[in-house]
Amino acid sequence: MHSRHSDYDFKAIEACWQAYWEEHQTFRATEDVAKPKYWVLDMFPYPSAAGLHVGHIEGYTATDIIGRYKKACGFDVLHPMGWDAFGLPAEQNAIATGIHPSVNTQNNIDAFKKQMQRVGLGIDWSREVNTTDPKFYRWTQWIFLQFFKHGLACVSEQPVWWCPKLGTVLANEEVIDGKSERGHYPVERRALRQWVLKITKYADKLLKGLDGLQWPEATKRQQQAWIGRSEGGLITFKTSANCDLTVFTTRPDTLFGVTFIALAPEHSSVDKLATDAQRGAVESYKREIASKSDLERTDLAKIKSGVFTGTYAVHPLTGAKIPIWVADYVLMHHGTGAVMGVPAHDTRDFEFAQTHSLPVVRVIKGANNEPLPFCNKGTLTASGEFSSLPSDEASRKILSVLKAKGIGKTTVQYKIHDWLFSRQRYWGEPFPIVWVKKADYERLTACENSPFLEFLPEESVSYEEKGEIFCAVPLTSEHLPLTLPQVSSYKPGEGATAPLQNADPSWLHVRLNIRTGEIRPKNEGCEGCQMPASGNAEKNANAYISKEKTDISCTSEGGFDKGDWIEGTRETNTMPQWAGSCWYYLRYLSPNDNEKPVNADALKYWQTPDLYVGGAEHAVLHLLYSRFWHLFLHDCGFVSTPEPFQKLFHPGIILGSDGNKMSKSLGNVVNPLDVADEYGADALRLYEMFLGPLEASKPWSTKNIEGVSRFLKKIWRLFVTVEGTLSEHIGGERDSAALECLLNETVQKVTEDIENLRFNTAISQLMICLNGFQKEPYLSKTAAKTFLQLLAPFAPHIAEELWERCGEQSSIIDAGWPKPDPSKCIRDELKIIIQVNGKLRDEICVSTDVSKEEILKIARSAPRAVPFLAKGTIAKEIYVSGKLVNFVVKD
RNA sequence: GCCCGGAUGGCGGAACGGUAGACGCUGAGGACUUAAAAUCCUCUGAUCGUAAGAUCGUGCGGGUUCGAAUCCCGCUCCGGGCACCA
Repeated sequence: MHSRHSDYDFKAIEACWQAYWEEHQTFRATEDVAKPKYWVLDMFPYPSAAGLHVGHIEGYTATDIIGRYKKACGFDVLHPMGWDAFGLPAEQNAIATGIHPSVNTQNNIDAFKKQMQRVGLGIDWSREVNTTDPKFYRWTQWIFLQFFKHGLACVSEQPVWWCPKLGTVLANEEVIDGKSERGHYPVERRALRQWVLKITKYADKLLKGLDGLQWPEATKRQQQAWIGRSEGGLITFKTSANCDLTVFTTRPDTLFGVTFIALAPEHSSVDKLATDAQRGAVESYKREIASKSDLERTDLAKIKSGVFTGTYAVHPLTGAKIPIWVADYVLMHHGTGAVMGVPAHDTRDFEFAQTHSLPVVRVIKGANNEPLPFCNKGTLTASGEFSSLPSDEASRKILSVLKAKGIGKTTVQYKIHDWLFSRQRYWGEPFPIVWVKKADYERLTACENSPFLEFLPEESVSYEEKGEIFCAVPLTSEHLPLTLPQVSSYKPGEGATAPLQNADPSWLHVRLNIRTGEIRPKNEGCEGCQMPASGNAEKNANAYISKEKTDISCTSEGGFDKGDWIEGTRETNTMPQWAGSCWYYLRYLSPNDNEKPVNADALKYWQTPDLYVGGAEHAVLHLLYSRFWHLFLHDCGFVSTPEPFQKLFHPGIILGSDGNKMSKSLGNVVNPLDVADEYGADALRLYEMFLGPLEASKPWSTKNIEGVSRFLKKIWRLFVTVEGTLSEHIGGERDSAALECLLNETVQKVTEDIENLRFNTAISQLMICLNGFQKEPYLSKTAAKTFLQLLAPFAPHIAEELWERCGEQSSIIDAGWPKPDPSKCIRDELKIIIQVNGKLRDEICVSTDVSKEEILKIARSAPRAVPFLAKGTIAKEIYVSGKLVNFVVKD
């Protein structure tokens, strides 16, 4: 039984055209040099077990519309997709089930891909990338080794964020309000040896590069704030304890207002400065602070605690005695960990001085004698020879005086820290690093043609443990990819030990042949070149057993020469999830290239994405990290542009119908595939685009899908009769002038709106156009087909189907994009609005050739305006050409 | 605390300083139908009015302008970011 409703059989139509696109490779990017290129990029998803959500669809539909539109316009379009597939959920699943995370990851990827295809996204699947694929992460490791070689990847032992619940360290960017970004678990400070990437070396470039980018201003500001450049001075204070103190300040002009110095409790000079009388108090204060969590310490509401060291500093210009305190509001990781306390002109110093009864000396005057603390710039007072100078000039002069004395200099500080780059996790890229003893390292560096020199940095990366120094030896290109070994347990160990510690000892402990580059398990001689198969390895995870070329030199002439071998231990940390996403977009250009991370010819053609669409939540994580990597690759000469993403757009969040963020616990989650099953993929796409402006956060409303669903059914009925034949309604000889005008307005409006990513108003214009079609007794097939072309990027399946039913042979996307003909929209009559004192009173229709004087004359006698004109005399007449007349009437 | 962004009918939202509420949803009434669904037509910001129409109306208070949802100043509320960064 077929009801009339089923005439528009979206299920069959959508499946049919998805198969057609697949078969004809419609969305394959061809690198056709005869065409201009357009690369539209989505932030690739983490393939979670939950599948696609409506937010994914929103962004991907937007890029799909752009991609299809640009393709119709004649561009060679690249719209690729991939998987950011390393990460915690797959690992936790592995811990729970014992099944290798790759299995779970692949299942999720398969599901995601199927869902994307179900929505009809025009993606070039031949370029799919997956960060967990050794063929991909081989190059992530290779880029890491470039950082290493250039001295930008090193280890340091310093306080880092440790999350006990996750069993790993986290980057600053991953810690929000003292909790982990993923999972919201508490974090604490721990001194650990970790890998860092020296992003601070790029702070200035990252800041300046923002200027030319077409990014949302808010996102640029967020990055600016995160980089946090501040110019200031370093000022050294002599003390009575034979131990100088250097402070950082952005306000050297307030130097005469210094009434105390405050040191962070971790400051290295605290012990030296504590007098015998105060030592006990200082020690117990330090202990008290050490026991506090970072959250407690950074609580702004708390009273500013501190303790006097007993020692005084000498003011560099006045010679005054200044007490030195220890205070936990001073942060060790900013500036020098020491501040000059100027309570009159700094809120925090003021609070501290009030709490501890320290003097407050005003040295800056504002314009209006503002109360203290006064933190703005102003005019100096009580500052010796500098009095009555403005702040900026005084700062410069004071610093130059101090500089002459050798106790001051200008400097730039950044808030951004080096990027903590190692994690104690299994499901991440292994570091292509082996740790060897210092003496062995020196033998290696002395070996002139050692393959291990390929990525060797000028300065060794090393750490000390129990009196022994270990140095990092980089693997060579030949050793990549260093694949993840099998482990007996995916769980991290106690005290920041990584899951890779659980790998087979034959993987962990190795011997390197410094002459040939060969790597073998430590406990094997030449005979046993083959890596032993791990006894408990899963069959389907064999791909993850190391495939290093252990057999290169076994047969070589040199054979096994004891002098060429050094022993080492592999690095067992893995890279953070952000690593792969730092450069994945480049891999789309040549996903199968075995020589380079990205092929030079492909790069030359595609350059960088023309549009990047993804969530604003990545403003300081992914978007900063990938800019850093790209800048670095640019400096190395691998890419020709310094910035990866010229134009960026953030889609807004789709909220639940209750106005809250969609979440399982609130039960307001909408599964987009359910919607596609009930209303069709075209309706789902149209609905998400019609919700509101793409950048706005907006609530979901299932009820409103009826609207776009009706729109599609109306279109169907316009073209197709109940019997399934082409409707006579679209068989008109020629179109009315009104319809031609409407159609051209629609071409114009839809084109503009797509270019500006204003899809909601584009769709409403299509609706207006369709409503106009319905009112015509007949319209031409040409007009109807133009409408289909405009509809195609939004609702591609129905557009293709009706296009074919109109007698066309090839895909609608190959039919080009309609051009508006403004001559069709010229009207012979104008509607002029008549206002009196700015209020609408009447309107008149005049022929386009009527003069301004004529129009004003007609307007003065417009029947509904006359009573209001009669209330006084016309003081002024304003005429906006072709639009309105406004009479200013006074009593 | 600081820095952004936002606030328009019953709802989602339109509106180069120039007819506020396009388009869609909802609701009411009508047509078709034995009936329902679907579809089509009319109305749907508030108040007064039988109507014509009038008055009010874009978070609040001022201002600029012939004319303000739009620009400026001062608030309120909501959302986001940063947060002892010296």
